Amino acid sequence: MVQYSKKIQAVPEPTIRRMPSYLAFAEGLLRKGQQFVSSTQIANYMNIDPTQVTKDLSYTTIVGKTRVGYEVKAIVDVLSEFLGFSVMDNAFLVGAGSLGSALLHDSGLNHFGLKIEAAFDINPSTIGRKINDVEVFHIDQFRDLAQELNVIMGIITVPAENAQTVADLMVAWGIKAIWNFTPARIKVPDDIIVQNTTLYSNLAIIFNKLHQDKREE
Amino acid sequence: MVQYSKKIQAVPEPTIRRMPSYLAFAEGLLRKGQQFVSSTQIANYMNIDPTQVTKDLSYTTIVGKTRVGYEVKAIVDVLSEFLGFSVMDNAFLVGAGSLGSALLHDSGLNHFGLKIEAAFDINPSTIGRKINDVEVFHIDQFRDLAQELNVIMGIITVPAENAQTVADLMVAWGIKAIWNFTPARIKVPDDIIVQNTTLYSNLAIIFNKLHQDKREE
DNA sequence: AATCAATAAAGAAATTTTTCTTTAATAAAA
DNA sequence: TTTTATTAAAGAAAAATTTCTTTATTGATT
Repeated sequence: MVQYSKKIQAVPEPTIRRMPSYLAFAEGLLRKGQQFVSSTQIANYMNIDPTQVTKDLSYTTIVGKTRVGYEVKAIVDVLSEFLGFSVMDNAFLVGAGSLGSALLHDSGLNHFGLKIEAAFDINPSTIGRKINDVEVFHIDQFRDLAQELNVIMGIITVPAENAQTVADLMVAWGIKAIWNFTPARIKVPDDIIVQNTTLYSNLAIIFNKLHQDKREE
Repeated sequence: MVQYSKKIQAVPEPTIRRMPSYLAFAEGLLRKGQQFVSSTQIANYMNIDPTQVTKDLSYTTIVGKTRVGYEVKAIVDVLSEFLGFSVMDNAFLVGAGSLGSALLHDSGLNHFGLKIEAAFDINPSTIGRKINDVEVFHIDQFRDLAQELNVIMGIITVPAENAQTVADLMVAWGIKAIWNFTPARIKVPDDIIVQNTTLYSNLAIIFNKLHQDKREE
């Protein structure tokens, strides 16, 4: 009887997951000067069924032309807009270790609408330093800076055992969404959006397929 | 009529994806000395339905006891084994930039059965250096080293535009699985396992939920 | 100009995944 | 000792997602 996740979701999550790849592909074609692209081409690139592509794109305002395909520029424009990549959202990152640094260096996040305004840590040797032009502050300065900047997302890249503490802090100063890179699951109020991104799930999938192959041999 | 992905898969992929979290949770309980855990507890931690947990665990040899739950130690042992985390597989990493470094620093990969034996790059300033005890070689030394070491997985952390080149190289010296961290989709023979891990899909999901919230207000 | 082939789109069907329901077991409480 | 409440397990039902089928359109070919 209890609802574990409110799914008043018009667009299926698998669709949302595929869309950034469509976008990246279309951006590449645009650079190469290709004007139109068919669902077959996209599907071939993605290794999926062509009707999947048309279904996915049908959730947007993009319309294709029979015998021609979709306008590449339209895909780029509409999809960026649709995915929320064309407005810049501000984020704070907590945990300026190796993974945190990697995210700070990733220009793709900027390109896709996420600006990391500041980073936080408790390690004195990193505090005060700049990583790819983003300053690292002590975690205690968190609250004050959050007031100044319009930050809606918190990124957690601390060790798993500190994830909940950081999450609580983020919730306390009114963050709307949390991107959790630790394997730990965090408890937050219902209205806070949490996205868990854990590498080990991907590793498990690879191993599963590898062993499946072994079984078949 | 064409098969886009052979799914002779007994265990659903969503299940495989959740399992590493069950494992991590159980490991935590084990450290705390808890002997049994119920599906309700696990479900509560994961924010999912309890029957989902029992279904997932039913794919393994783990059996629970009514009114008691599952033995924590059994979950840890069986799940590690089941997910392929208890045998060490060797990997090469190509692209020792910030993301590559982050992976090299991640002890979790070691813990979950993946040993990165060597890293490769073309940047002269990183070649010869050691990142967390893993040596960085020039990409040309790839083939020779692959002969020596029993490496079955290749990890791609180069810029997207070089992904295909690296993938081709990996296929050429007989890698079985490729873990692709670039947004680019790579073309490889059917028998090679490819796992794409792209951050931007997660970003898209967060943005989608954020905007959905806005729509509801 | 007529035919052919490639394509988008819409809807139906199939498949997969999740959630619900029932049953049986058993620890804890009365 | 009996009752109650909690739990795993199995199967049914529901929901979500993917794939298949049909139709209509239109550029390219003959």
